[in-house]
Amino acid sequence: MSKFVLIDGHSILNRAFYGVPIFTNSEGLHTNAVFGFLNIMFKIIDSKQPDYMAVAFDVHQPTFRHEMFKDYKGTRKPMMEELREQVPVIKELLQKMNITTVELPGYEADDVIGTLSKKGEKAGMEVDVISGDRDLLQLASDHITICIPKTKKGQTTVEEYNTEGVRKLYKVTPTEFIDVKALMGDSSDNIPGVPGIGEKGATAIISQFGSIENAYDHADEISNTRNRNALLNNYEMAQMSKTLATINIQSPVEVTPEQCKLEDIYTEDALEMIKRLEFKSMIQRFGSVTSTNDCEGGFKYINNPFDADPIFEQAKNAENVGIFIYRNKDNFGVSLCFNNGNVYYIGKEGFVTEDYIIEKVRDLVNAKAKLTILNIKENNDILGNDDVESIFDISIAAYLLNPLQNTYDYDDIAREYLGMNVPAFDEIFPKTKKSETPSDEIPENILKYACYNAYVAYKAKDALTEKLKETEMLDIYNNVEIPLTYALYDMEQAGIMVAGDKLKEYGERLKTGIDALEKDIYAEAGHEFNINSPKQLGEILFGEMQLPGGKKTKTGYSTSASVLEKLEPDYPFVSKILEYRQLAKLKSTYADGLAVYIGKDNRIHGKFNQTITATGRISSTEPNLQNIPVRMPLGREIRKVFIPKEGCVFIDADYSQIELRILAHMSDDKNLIDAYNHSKDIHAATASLVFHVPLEEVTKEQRSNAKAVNFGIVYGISSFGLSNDLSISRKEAEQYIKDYFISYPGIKNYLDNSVKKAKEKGYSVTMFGRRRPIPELTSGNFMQRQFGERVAMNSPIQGSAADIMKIAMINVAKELKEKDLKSKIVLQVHDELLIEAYENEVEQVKDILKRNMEQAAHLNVPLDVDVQVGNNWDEAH
DNA sequence: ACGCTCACG
DNA sequence: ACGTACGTGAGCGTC
Repeated sequence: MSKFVLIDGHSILNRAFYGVPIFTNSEGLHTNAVFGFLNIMFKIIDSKQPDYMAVAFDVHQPTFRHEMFKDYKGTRKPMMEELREQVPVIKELLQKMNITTVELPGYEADDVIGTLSKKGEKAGMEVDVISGDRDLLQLASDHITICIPKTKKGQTTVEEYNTEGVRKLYKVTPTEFIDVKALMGDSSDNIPGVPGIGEKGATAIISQFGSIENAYDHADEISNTRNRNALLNNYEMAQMSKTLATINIQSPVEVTPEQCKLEDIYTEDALEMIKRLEFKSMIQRFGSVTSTNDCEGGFKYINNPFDADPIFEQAKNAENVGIFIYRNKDNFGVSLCFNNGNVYYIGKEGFVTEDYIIEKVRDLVNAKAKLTILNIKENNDILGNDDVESIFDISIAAYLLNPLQNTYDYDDIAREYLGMNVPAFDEIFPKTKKSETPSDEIPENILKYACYNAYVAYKAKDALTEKLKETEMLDIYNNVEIPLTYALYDMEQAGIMVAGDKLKEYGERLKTGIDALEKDIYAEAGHEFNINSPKQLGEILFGEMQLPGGKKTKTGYSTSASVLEKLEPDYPFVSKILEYRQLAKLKSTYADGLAVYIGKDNRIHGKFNQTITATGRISSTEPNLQNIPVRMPLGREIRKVFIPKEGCVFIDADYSQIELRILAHMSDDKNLIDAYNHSKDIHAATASLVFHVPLEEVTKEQRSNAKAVNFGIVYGISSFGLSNDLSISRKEAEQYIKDYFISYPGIKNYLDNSVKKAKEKGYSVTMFGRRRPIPELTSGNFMQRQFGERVAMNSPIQGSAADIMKIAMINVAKELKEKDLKSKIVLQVHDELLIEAYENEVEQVKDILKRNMEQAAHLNVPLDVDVQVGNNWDEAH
């Protein structure tokens, strides 16, 4: 079936304008919105592969009534000049790309889209409408999908709605959605709506009656009196709103869907213009015009040493060698791409054995060949390297440049930094899991996959290096992230020993407890049910048993611990559920969950990921060793099964309040710095200042409240969050915060400045120059923007702490190696390092840990590290 | 695939 | 008027 894509021009341009930092070309022409628009459009063309396409624009340039810009429609605040000047540019470019643009005097773009989409559907096309606006949802049908690109954490994801999608979200059909909108109104579209009826009321009424008219005729059946009266008193207003809200699907558009046939869009004219706009990363898309693709077809399969040897030799002296190591259970090979433009895949076959390939790769490493690879850590078993100078890691570079991406595969990097669309793993190996490419895989596919990987690595190195320089992150790349990769590799290799039999026993103990609780709970409830199902549990507690505390989540009742804890005093039976939950969690996630990862060496070799978090922390998976219980005694028991090997002990070192100390340093607040220099107990000192009591008279409660405030500050305080945490009123929480900022004026100043700077630049920065983009700061949504502000306050602090720990780890690992000690880092838990230390090395290791961790950074307050020794993780912590 | 819940810093 | 503390990962149930 043919695919017809319709783009809401102004809406997408507007989104692009706010989603892309403002910039100009060297002529001074603003181009950011055009750039963003093209990115979105290319993404759509790649993913939807449309046969037909058109872009609709509103005819009238917006009129300007107010100083401040709000949105692109003329009825509202005016469009910013920087955006307005880009409208003709994108139109011209689209024309040069032979893409149909449509505008109709007297009608809105919505009407054009509505009309064309329905015509397309009638002609048997599959229609996709691309818009940032929810208004268009009324057009959805079984063959018309409304696609709304969303920027989530800097990533654009697309929400798609057909009839079913709209029904799921709003509980009404797309046509009924018009009535919903008419009732609730939309200030941004100048639809008045019915005063007193909001989104909730509107959906309730329309899902019951189907239309405003029908609801009016049966007004006596509207159960909510407020809604009923609102409708009765404003019926005319509602009808007028409906007219305004309805998109005209019979506007006199002249072009037919068939005339929107998508021809070659990568024309000479368009390329010319792309060059003038200076969208360098997009030039490659027009490759077919300028030159043939310099990579595809240049893939060469090599299966004998006579051909392979000289290739490895050439690679030794090349300026840059993209390399990829392919392996699955039966295949093995290495692909290389360097100066001469060819990409070679040397695969295991005949005389080319696995050992031969490994030896040749090691030769390259030892010869200090300038290798570029997607991921050093995953390949270091073969690279066998700890020379941090010679190998470039493109995934780590890409992560530093934008830590918000979900993946850093070669295809992502090609798209982002080379403006190229290369086939991804899933496209080359359809419906195959990455970990297990089948042994009978077609050799051409392996060749293609391996060569694209090496090619992208080769190509991307310079682009990434350049960007790292531009963003002043080359230093943190070279001196923190890359050395860390090797430290993490060693840590993963080391693994941690776990007493499997003890873990099993622990699980059995939990099982006994769970069974008993289960019986009690069934007895109280009167029948059996799945306690693990929040849905069933909610229905039983709040439905059948009629406990107070109504709905909270979208899907039903909330049964979270915080809700249940409030019920506990009045309904002791609820504690059984809480206790059950606790035991069930411990059993499934930890007792049973960890057991499957214990290897033949009695150790767990978890993964420590370096390209996941937004702030720069590392993350832990398969299993997660960074969330092993510690707060509750029963959970803490698990830590006793983590043990050092024979002849070793554990040494645990953790930073004391590193984030607050960083806050003291970065804010340069005199009082907080003084508090750290004079008091051991920072929370008590804070309590004393905030509550105006002498230090000695601070009560336990005051101290713990002050502690909560301290945490809150680091998280980007909000009165709501604090009030929730402390179970106090928002008013009280507000007062606490006020008093806190009076006590520490430097902190207030610093946090305000963090937000201000982040808004100016679009990202926040740590002490060591690590950046985190915060796209939420420019969101039109108040809540999102507030989230962005909290992130702007928290990220530099959390991120700097992460940087410091990374530096410490590198230095600890380095000194252990230099001194030829056999002790090894086995775990990192954000502010804690666990070392498996040989008994005769204990004193030395303690010193190495404390010294390197405390000296990892020089702040204007001391960094304090607690070091403890024990025979299991619990004892050492 | 996604939401809920809960474990950690 | 609205719904929030920051950063993660895993297991489970539900769709």
